[in-house]
Amino acid sequence: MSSNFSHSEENYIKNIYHLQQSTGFATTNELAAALRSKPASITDMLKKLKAKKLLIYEPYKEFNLSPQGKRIALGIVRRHRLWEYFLVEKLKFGWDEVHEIAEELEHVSNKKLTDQLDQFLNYPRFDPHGDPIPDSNGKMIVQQQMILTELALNAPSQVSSVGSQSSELLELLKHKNITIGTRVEVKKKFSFDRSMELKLNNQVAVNISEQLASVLFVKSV
Amino acid sequence: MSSNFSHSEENYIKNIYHLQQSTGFATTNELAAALRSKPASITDMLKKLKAKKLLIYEPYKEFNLSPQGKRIALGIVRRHRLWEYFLVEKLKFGWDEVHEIAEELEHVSNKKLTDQLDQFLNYPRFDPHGDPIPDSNGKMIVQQQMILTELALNAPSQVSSVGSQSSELLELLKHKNITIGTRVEVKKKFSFDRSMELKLNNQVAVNISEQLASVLFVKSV
DNA sequence: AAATAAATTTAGACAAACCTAAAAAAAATT
DNA sequence: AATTTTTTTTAGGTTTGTCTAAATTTATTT
Ligand SMILES: [Mn+2]
Ligand SMILES: [Mn+2]
Ligand SMILES: [Mn+2]
Ligand SMILES: [Mn+2]
Repeated sequence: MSSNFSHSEENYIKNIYHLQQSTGFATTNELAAALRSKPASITDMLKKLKAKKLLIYEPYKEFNLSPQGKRIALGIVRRHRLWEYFLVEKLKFGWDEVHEIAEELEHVSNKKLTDQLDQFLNYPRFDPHGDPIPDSNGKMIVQQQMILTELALNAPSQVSSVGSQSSELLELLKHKNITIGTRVEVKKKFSFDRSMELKLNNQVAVNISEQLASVLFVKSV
Repeated sequence: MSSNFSHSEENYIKNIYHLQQSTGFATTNELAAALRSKPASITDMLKKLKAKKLLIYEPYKEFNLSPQGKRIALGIVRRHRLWEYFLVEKLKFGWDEVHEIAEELEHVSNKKLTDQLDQFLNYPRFDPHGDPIPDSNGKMIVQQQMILTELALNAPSQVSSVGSQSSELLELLKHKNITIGTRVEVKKKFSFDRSMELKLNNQVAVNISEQLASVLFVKSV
């Protein structure tokens, strides 16, 4: 009755989920890049996941998780984000240190453990990077947010999440004193390099690169 | 510099450690029984652990962990027991439910994670089963304790640990209201079946079987 | 419509971790 | 001391998950 998947299978499932969240579907090459493995390895696993009815896949085509596969993905995402929240809130880790550890903890799958942890943490709805945490039924809040590059001039908004967990990004944000919840207004956009000047928390003015702006999600306030 | 071991290697190392703690050394058959695998598989792994300098082993002989192997074992035991403590104290699990989960969590090996968890828990010195938790240097309290079967009549003592993590044992102890710290005096020993009558917490009288007495460790008070 | 480039799959290997059955060594009995 | 039993190892397989190199399919250009 109770299904059990290997670490490897779970990492594939989760990454397919993230890919199809951002582009609607997943492809062999993109998944290989995400998992830092090779396309041939991906094809092997796609066959296994299809055989287990977790994946909708035909050779040479793009692929998507089946409803069952998506249910499993949401469980993994739930565990990952709950542990990240735990590490930051209870163990006092920085938000740039928790992703790798959660990458391991997410594979300890025991329903009671996850649900008790959730309760212990007081049912947090967002992880330290601003991403929503699925509840025990896989439901989560969908934020309407936009990429900072698309935000209109002088529109009051705040950072709602970041589009990458890389410690390089998080280090840069720490340096610039930008975190989830920081108030942002775009004061000027420079067409030369598409960098922009921001006002942070209605006070400081900073300049950020296009690369940075393109991984910052904001919502209007 | 930083070594990394597979789940399987870690389970072998930890179980060799426990065997040599109780009998001074480990053997192929005993380890196979402990790991619920087959002797041939054990031999395979012994060669690998020897090649990695974690094990002192010659074919057909008993074996022991090298100092390095023991250091690693203590790290695994530390994580296992800290997580058990966390599960009972923070997530409100029963002491009979935590062993299996800790069996997984112990493999998430990140020094900062373990040390921060230790601090968060306030540096507990014993796990829920009364076993000592190694500190970050691998040091732990050695309790002088004896098996209940060897305790003299009317000697005031208390339960200090249990010699098995089986949920069957823990269920029985829960039923008899015996837990770590319970005061115990042996009032009578029956030679017919070597069962014994106990006084618990200076109040209740209960009868326990030899099998049960032989997995209860006590220390005098 | 051909030719070229890119994406994907297949073929064939390999390492890790397990297994069964058979052989060898060590220990216990007679 | 010889025989029997027990313990351990070896030989030879299997599964999972990975890889490289070659082949195939699909997409893009010319
Ligand atoms: Mn992971
Ligand atoms: Mn996150
Ligand atoms: Mn384990
Ligand atoms: Mn324990």
